[in-house]
Amino acid sequence: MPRNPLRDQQAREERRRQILDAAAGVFARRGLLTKIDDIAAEAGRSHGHVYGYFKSKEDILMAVIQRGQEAYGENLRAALAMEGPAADKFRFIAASALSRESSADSYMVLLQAIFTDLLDEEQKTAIRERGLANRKLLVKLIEAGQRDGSVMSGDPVQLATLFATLIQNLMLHETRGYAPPSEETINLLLRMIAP
Amino acid sequence: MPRNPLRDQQAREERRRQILDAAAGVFARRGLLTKIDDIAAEAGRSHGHVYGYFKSKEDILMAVIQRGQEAYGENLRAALAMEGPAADKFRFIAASALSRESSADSYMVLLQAIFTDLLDEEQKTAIRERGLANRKLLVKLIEAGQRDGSVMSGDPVQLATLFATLIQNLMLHETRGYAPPSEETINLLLRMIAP
Amino acid sequence: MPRNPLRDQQAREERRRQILDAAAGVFARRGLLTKIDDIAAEAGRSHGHVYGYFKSKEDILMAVIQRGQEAYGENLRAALAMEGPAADKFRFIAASALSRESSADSYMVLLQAIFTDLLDEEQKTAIRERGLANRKLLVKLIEAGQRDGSVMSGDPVQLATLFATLIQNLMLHETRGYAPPSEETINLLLRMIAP
Amino acid sequence: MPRNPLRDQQAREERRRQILDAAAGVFARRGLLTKIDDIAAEAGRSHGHVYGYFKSKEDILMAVIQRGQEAYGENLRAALAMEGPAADKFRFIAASALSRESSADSYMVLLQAIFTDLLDEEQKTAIRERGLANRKLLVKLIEAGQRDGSVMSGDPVQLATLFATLIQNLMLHETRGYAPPSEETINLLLRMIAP
DNA sequence: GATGAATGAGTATTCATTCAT
DNA sequence: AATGAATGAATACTCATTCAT
Repeated sequence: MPRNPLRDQQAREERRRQILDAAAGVFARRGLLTKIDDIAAEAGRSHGHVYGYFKSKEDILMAVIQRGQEAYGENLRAALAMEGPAADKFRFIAASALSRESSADSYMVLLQAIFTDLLDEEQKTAIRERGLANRKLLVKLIEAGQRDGSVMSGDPVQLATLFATLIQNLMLHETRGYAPPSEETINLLLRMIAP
Repeated sequence: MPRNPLRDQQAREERRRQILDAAAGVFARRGLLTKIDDIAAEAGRSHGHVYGYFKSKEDILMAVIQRGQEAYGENLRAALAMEGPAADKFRFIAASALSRESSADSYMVLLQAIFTDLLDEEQKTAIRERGLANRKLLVKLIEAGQRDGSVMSGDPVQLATLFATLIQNLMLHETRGYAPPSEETINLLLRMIAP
Repeated sequence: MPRNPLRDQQAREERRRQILDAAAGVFARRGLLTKIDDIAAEAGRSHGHVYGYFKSKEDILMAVIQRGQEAYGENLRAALAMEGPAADKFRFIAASALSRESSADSYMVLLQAIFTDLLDEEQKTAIRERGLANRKLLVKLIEAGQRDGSVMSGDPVQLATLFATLIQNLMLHETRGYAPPSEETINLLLRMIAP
Repeated sequence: MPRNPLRDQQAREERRRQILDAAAGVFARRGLLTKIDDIAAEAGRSHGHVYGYFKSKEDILMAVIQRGQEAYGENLRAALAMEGPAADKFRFIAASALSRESSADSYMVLLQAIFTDLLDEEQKTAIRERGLANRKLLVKLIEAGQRDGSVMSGDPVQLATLFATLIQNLMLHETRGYAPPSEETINLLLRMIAP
C-alpha cells in the first residue's frame, strides 16, 4: 500500500483530538488529581499511547486549557460578527457558554491550573494572556452595547469582567449543587447589565 | 502532668487554629496538590505536629472549608442585623468579602474540593448544605431589597445566586491576573442589581 | 500490543510466583516486620514492581499463607492416597514437612499472622478454616492408623492435633537454636503415637 | 515526711512490674506490632511514664521474654523437687503450662522475637541460652522418667524437645482456632511419652 | 505505532523517643 | 515523678514516565 503522508498526518491529528476530548472531560471531573491512566482509559487507549501524542501530563493540561480558551474566543468573535442589537449578542454568548457542556469543564480546569504550582510561571502567563485577549473582545461588545443603549454606563473593562464572571461561574452551578441555569437565568443576567 | 487543664486546652485550640490558618493560605496558593509538609512548614511546625491536631489531610481540608463557609455566614447574618436600607447591607457584604484576603482562599479551596473526588460524597453534601444555608440568608436580603425598592424584580433565589457568584468570583480576580476589585467595582456591582 | 496473550499471561503468573517465593522467605526470616522493599529486593525487583502483582503487603501475606496451607493439604492428600500401612503415611508426612525448607517458613508466618491484628477477622477466619480442613484430612489418617493398629487409641481429633503440633513445631527447631530434626527424631515421633 | 529509700525502691519495682504485666498481655495480643502507647494504656499510664522505667520498647520486650522463661524454669525446678513418680511431675508441668494464661503469651512473644531482626544477635543468644538451660532441666526429668520406667526409651534430649514442643504449641490452640486443651489432652500427651 | 511491565521519585501517615512543664 | 506536645526517621503505597517487545 502506498504511503499517504497527508492521510497519516490527519489520522494522527484526529487521535490527538480524541485524547484531548477525553482529557478535558476527566480533568473537569477529577481535577488536577487526574491520572494519565484515567485519561487513557477515557480515550479507550493505553497510557503508553498517550505519550505518543503528548510529552507529559502538563502538556495535555496546557492543550486542554488552550483549546477551551480558543473556543470561547471563537464564540466572542462570532458574536462580534453578528448583525443586530448588542443585546442579542450577549444572549448568544451566554447561551453558548451555558449550553456547551465542555465550557464549564474548561473553565474549572483553567481555574485550578492557575491556582497551583503545577504549571510554571511562563505557562501561567500564556494562559493569562489568552484570557486578556478574550476580555478585549468582550470589552468591544460592551462598548458597542453602551453606544446602542443596551448596556449600562460605566467602565467597559470592569463591566466586561463582571459579565464574564457571571457567565463563567454560572457554568459551575450544577457542580456547586444548585439548579442548572435556565432561560430565565439568562434573562435576569441580561437585565443586570441593561441600563 | 497537666498542672492547668484549662490552660492546656486553650493552648491546644490555639495551636489548632494556627494550623488551620496556615493550611488555608497554602491550600489557596497551591490548591489540592498541597502537601502536608507545606502546611506544617507554613505553620512553622513539623508534619508530625500537624497529625497531633488533625487526623488527615482531608480532615484539614474540610476544616478549612467549614471555617470559610461559617465566616461568610456570619457576614451575612451581620448584614441582616444591620439597620438601614438594603443597599447598604449589600455594600457591606461585598466590601467584607473582597477585603478579607482569606475569603478568596476559602472560596477557591471549596471550589476545587467539590470538583475532585478527594472528598467523599458525604463530605461534599455537608459542604453543599452549608452553601445552601448561606444562600437562604442572602435570599432574605434580596427579598428585603425588593421590598424597599433597592433591588430589581425577579426570582430572589436566582438573584441571590447571581449576586453571590459575582462576589465570589471577583475574589479571584487577582489570581486570574486581573486588577483587584476596587470601590468602583463594588459600585458597579450594586448598580447591576438595582432596579 | 500483546503479540501473544497466552505467553504474556504465563509470564505474569511466573513473575507473581517469583514474588511469592521471595516473600515467603523474607516473611519467615524477618517476620511481620518485613518491609515491602525487603520482598522486592529478595525478588530482585523494585517495590513498584511488586505492587503491579499484589494490592498490598497484607495481600502478599495472605497469599503466602494460603500457598503454604494448600501445599500442606496436598501433602496430606498424597499420604491418604498412598498404599500400605498407616505408619508409612505418617513417616511420609513428617519427612515431607521437615524436609521442605519452606514449610517452616509458612507455618511461622501463619502463626504470627494469626497472632496480630495485621489481618482482619475475615482473613483470619479464612486461614482457620483452611487449617481445620487440613486437620480433617489428618484425622482420617489417624483413624486409619487406629484401625490397622499402628496408632494408639484415643480421640482422633486430639491425636491429630498433637501430631500436627509436633511436626509443625519441629519445623521451628533451627530457628529456636536447637539442632535440626533428624531421621531419628522422626522415628521417635512415630513411636510416640504408636500404641 | 521523712524519705524512705526502701519504700521508694519497692514502689518503683512494683510499678515496673505493673508495666511488664501490661506489656506481656499486649505483646501477646498484638505481637511485635505492639505500640508503646498500647502498653502504657493497658497499664493505665502515659507513654512518658513507661520511659521512666524502661529504656526502650526493645528493653521491655526482652524483660517480658526473660520473665516468661524464668517462670517456666521455676516450674521445671518445682517439678524436679517434687516427690513421687516422674509421671506426676510431667502432669504437673503440663497442667501448669496450660493453665497459666500468660504462658502461651510469653511463648508466642518469644517465638516472634526470635523470628525477626528486632533484637540483635546478642539478645537472641541470651534468649536461646535461657531456653537451653530450661531444656536441660527437662532432660533431667526425662532421664529420671526413663529410670523409673514412666518414659519411653530414646535420646533424652530429643524427647525433651518433643515434649516441650507439645506443651508449648498446645498453649497456642485457642489462638489457632481449635478447642482449648483439656484434662483429656494432657492424659493423651502423657501416654505419648510413656513406654 | 501500541502495549503494559518496570522503575523510582514523591507523599501521607505512623510511632518511638525526647523533653519542657 | 508524670504528662503529653513535638519531632522526624521510617515505611506503605502511588503514579508519571520510560522502554523492550
